[in-house]
Amino acid sequence: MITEEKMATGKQSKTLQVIQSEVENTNRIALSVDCIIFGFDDAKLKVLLIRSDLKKYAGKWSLLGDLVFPNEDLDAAAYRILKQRTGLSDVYLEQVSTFGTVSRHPAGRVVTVAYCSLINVQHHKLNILDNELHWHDIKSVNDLAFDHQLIFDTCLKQLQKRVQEHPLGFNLLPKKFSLRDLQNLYEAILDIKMDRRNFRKKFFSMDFLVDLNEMEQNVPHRPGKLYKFNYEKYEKKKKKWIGIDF
Amino acid sequence: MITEEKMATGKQSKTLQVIQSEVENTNRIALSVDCIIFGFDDAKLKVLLIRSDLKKYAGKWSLLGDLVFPNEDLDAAAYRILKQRTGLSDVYLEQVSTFGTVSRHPAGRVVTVAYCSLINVQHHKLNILDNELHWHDIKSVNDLAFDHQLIFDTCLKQLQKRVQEHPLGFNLLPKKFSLRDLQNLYEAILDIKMDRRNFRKKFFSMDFLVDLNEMEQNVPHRPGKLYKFNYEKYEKKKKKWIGIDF
DNA sequence: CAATAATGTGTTTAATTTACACATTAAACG
DNA sequence: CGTTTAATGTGTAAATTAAACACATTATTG
Repeated sequence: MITEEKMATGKQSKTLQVIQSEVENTNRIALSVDCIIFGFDDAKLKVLLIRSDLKKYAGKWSLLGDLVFPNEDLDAAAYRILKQRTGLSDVYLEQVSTFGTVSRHPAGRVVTVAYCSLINVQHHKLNILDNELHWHDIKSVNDLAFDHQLIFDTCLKQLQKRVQEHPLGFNLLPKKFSLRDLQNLYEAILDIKMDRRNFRKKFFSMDFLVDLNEMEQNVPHRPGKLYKFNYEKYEKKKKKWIGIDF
Repeated sequence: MITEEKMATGKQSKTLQVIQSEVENTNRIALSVDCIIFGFDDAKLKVLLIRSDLKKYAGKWSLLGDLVFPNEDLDAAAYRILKQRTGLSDVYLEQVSTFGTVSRHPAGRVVTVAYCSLINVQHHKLNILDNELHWHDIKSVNDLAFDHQLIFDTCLKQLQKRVQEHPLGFNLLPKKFSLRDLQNLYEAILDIKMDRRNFRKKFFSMDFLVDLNEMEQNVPHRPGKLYKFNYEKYEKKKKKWIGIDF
């Protein structure tokens, strides 16, 4: 321990010139963004994948990604890549984590920043004529190309956590939805079953749902009421939780 | 909307050669790690800062950081930089977020990955003879160099959140601590006051504290019992919370 | 028009969190 | 040496929240 401590210098004594030299020459690395695009359809949580075009990963699916340009903000790159792939720009997008093992990409050193996006499959019908781009039920996602399985697993876990803390899920639903839709969404994301009556009570007590006085159409059972989410009310009332929950 | 959708291609049609060319030539960016090193001393949460050596930020404090080598795993770089600055390697370290605006660093394009580390100031006395490296009470941290204020704020918020979900705080305490120490820690991190009796009850009910049958020494009041944390018990019992908490 | 399978609305019970009161112990001080 | 002081240590009652559960209502199906 003592020896280790003696090794510590703390000091950052590089001049701007030295740093500039390092930044411009020897120490540069390719940086990419990978988008984990979640959707919700047919009461199932889906993720958008593309077939890998590298021989090494022939037949495998991968996330949608691309390199970040040197003159481009990281977040801007995420939006650009998302738009290139889906045509959409007005969607929820959030940085999740950065993956940087040396040998994660066969083309050389590429560090990648994962961004999670939630899109509404109903509103945002993609023109997926191309068979190489496809929505996958998250339950059947395995053995992705590169380290994309790790990235996907990380993002799914983060989504599961975040959706319990913030009303993210509404980004995956149409503007008008029934309580059954909402519960199906939570059950699909969290992979659990919930009590219908307590679920309903919970959301009503939060008072973020607006009754639209409309009913479901063309359902093979008694139609449920339709609601929309009140974002303004949420912004005002959102909870800053304090407590210890190990 | 339709026009946007028509722009979307989805396809990633680059060959390995094209990607390799991009990775090796035009699209490389300097990547750095910045360490946010938290400590707990004198009932206050502290962060380790170094004085910036760039003229642009003369007199300002900054986080400890350095460039990632092209042949170095990202996590390994974080551990290396932490060790260079503090001499320590057996500490809690966690990636927090990546910051990548184009003009965040005066030496050129540098994307930085923030890592948060929690160290025990008692066990890990750094040889901070150098006046340029200093522990700062988090309440007095403002106007850091670069975008380090943003990075620091982000890490502090994440710590506040994480410490309520997992027993991270124990990394900041000595192996033996009193319940008062533990409560001071939580109050310092969360910047709140808690009821002493309910705090005690909460931690005892979790059953992760081991009574060492020792008492505090040299305190100017009735000595409290000393405890240690039982990590094994935590691993077995840790809660997978399911619920909706907006 | 009866059977079915949903929606919609409770109540009751258990668990958890919050608020609060009092006895105990060691140090400090005259 | 005894009193004051300022902590620690233990508990109890109320309030809130979460969990378990029952039944009426409505539209569709056959």
